[in-house]
Parts: sequence; C-alpha cells; structure tokens
Amino acid sequence: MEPAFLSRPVTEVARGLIGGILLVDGVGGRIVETEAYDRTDPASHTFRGPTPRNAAMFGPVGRAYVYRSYGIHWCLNVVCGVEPGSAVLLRALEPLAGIEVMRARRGVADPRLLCRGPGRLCQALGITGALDGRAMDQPPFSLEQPGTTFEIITGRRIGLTKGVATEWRFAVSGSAYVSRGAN
DNA sequence: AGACTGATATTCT
DNA sequence: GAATATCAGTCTA
Repeated sequence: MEPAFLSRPVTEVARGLIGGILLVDGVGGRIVETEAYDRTDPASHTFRGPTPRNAAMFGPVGRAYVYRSYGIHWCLNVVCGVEPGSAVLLRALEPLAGIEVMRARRGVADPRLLCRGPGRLCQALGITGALDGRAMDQPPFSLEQPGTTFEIITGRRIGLTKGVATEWRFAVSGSAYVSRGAN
C-alpha cells in the first residue's frame, strides 16, 4: 500500500480499495464493501471538527481510525484523502485467511456472516480501540492493493440519518459477502 | 420477511 | 437527555 494510493479524493480511494486484501495478524480477506466520509459530509464524525475520538482522522494518511459504534461494536476506517478529516469505512470482507479463527471469535459458522458489516468485520479480525491510530502497513495490519479489478456497484450509504442521498458506498457487484445486496 | 428492542461510548444539545 | 457510520435476538404474520 503506497501513500500516493491513499492521498487521493476519498471516493477514489473507497473505490480503489475494493478487491484489496486486509489482514490483522494473518486473519482477514478481500475488501468487498466500503464507504467514504469527509469533513464536508454531515454524516462524518469529522464534520464538526476534531474531538478525542476522531483524532486519527486528522492524522497522517494510511493510519487506522477505529471507533465504537452504538457503544458496543468497533468499526475500522482507513485514513486517506486529500484534506484532513477524511477516511474510508471498511464495511465487509470476503474471508480468505484464518477462517477458523474468525468462526471462533464470531461464534457463527456461515462464512457469509463472518465479516458482513463493519461491526462483524472488526469482531472477526480482533480489531479494537487498541489499534486506533496504528499504521496499516505495519504489523499487526497488512493492507495490499487489488491485484485484479472487480465490477463495482455504487449506491447510498447504510445506517445513517444525515447525508442519506450521498452515493459514497462501493461494493463488489453480486458478492455474497456484502452487508446488504444492492446487487 | 419485516418490525421492534436492547446493549451503551461518545458527542452534541 | 438524545442521537448515533450496529448487530442479535424476539415477536408478529
């Protein structure tokens, strides 16, 4: 993962990360669904400026932004973009490595349910707030650019009440591993 | 299948 | 006090 790849407009990075390989301690898979956020976006955590929670999003490109969702789940973003305060939320993976570890962490057998949704993805990969701000090209993270291209669909983001009409969600067309099928 | 609910950290009002 | 970039469970049909 080269810094130049991430230092582009968030929507381009969100699209470009589709098909990439994310691993945490060797456990992970192919990125099949992402969403873009930036400072101009009312749905973004950075819309109202820096806070202790969103500090990583104002830091260097290529770091992780991990936050707690609804007080319960963890969600993982890749800090990227041209302007500070931008990131791409990783919403779903196609599991490829360490599937048995993921099953044990998640307590489910169906591979489609291991990493389908940002909260599930973090549980399967063992991601917690301890990894907030960590460089994603350094252990325990590994992030590789896509080797091949995929047919990508674009649509509205999921689970928000602001910026609903913004079409900044990207997913592999037809994948059984995306969190909701706009396929 | 779809509607509702509970869990509860962080931020905003 | 209320809302939220969620998920699992339960109830209703």
